[in-house]
Amino acid sequence: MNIKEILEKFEEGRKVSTFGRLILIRPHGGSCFAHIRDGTGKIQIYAKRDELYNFTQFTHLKLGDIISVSGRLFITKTGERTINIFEWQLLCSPKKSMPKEWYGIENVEIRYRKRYLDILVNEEKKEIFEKRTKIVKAIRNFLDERGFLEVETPMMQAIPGGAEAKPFLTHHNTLDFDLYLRVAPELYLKRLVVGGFDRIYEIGKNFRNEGISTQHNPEFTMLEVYQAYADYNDCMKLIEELIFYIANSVLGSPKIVYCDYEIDLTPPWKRLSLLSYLSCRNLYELDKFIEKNVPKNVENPFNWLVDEYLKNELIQPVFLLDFPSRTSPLAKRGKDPDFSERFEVFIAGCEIGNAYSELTDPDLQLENFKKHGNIDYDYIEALSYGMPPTGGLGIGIDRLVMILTNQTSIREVILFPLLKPKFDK
RNA sequence: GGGUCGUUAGCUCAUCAGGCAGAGCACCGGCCUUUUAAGCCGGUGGCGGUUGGUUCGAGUCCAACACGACCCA
Repeated sequence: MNIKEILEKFEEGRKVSTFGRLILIRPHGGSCFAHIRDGTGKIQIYAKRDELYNFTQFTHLKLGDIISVSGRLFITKTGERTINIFEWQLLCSPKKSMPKEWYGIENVEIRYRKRYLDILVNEEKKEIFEKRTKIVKAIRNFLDERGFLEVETPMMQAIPGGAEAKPFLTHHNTLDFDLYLRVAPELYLKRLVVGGFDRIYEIGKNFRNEGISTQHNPEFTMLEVYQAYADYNDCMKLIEELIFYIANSVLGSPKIVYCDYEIDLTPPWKRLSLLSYLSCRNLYELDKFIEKNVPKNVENPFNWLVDEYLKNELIQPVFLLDFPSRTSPLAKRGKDPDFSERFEVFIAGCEIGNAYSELTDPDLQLENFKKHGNIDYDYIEALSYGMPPTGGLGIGIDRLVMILTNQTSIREVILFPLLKPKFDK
């Protein structure tokens, strides 16, 4: 029986056997208390010299030793559920001494490089990753219930597409040609929509050969969803319902705390038009505004603008609308063709998703490809067979997990974040 | 890429002003038969991130480098 089962079905006098790692031991001469822990929980064990033939060896166990025990359940006078053991065996004795659990491991570099120690010793860090798994599972439940089909598309692509990002390059030896690790699955998923998969999604890694920060890891996990006969308004509804569902099923409440913010994820979320917020009527006026207010040397004026002017509007969940078409080559143009039917989702000031009505016109798509570099003619051909109007969305799973677990660094929600290799003896 | 900070025992941290490298826990030995980070007595444990420099003397001051954290571009 595992420890959780023992505690749940606790019955004084009952005989049990279990396993675990020794996390605390307190010998008292002729008696000895200890705690062991397995993947499900921890429990106190108790041994007496009179009742245990190898008692002395027991009191010499070290923290971190892995043992099996058999004994009878009882409750101590301080009320703790305990196993009074009459038999035990050493299963594994670590060569290296364990970090003391009480202090945990604080050194972030050790925590990231030797994550096994982090989750072994820092229980609250382990819980973050358990929550991450539950969140991903909740996403699958939600989408499966609504008739979406989970698919897998290539991570190695000859033409990297679906996002403007620098790819990682690799090479296939026997076929002798270069491949890229995908920066996004988008173009493959949309091929599938052409093929008649009306509701699909993929959860998987993307790879972007760019900077590292508290919000960026070179490999990260993304959810992409495509729904035929839908548009970006449907995407908004889907996203707010999805995240509301996750918060309820994983955290038990739509209200979360992130840093100093109290955030309510209950739909409907605010739709915020950038244009009307800045009192602009069209792209010309927006460009004027940028020219006047955004410093010349910034790399991405649009992002700078959002960051500088809208920071406080992006704390509660919000859909930010009005993205210029020229920066959205895969999105359908809106009533004003200078802007796309596109939005980004922000929670707690963090961009966690991006969505649009898909551009389905092969000629317009080819034009856009020509302006933006890589031309994927195979994808153009796919569109030429006719794609239904489709809404597509992407959500950064790592960032979503950060927000739902109140973490300020993406490295806290990725088991093995990318670090420079360090070779020590 | 720029700035700030960090790197000392297995872990968490001290070492003010440059003078034999310290504590708690862990580990080893002893005492203690219902403890809760048990307690008491004793002990082992260090290439002070790396490489240079200044100095009679450097963990400490200076420089370069490595790795990391945070902020900025």
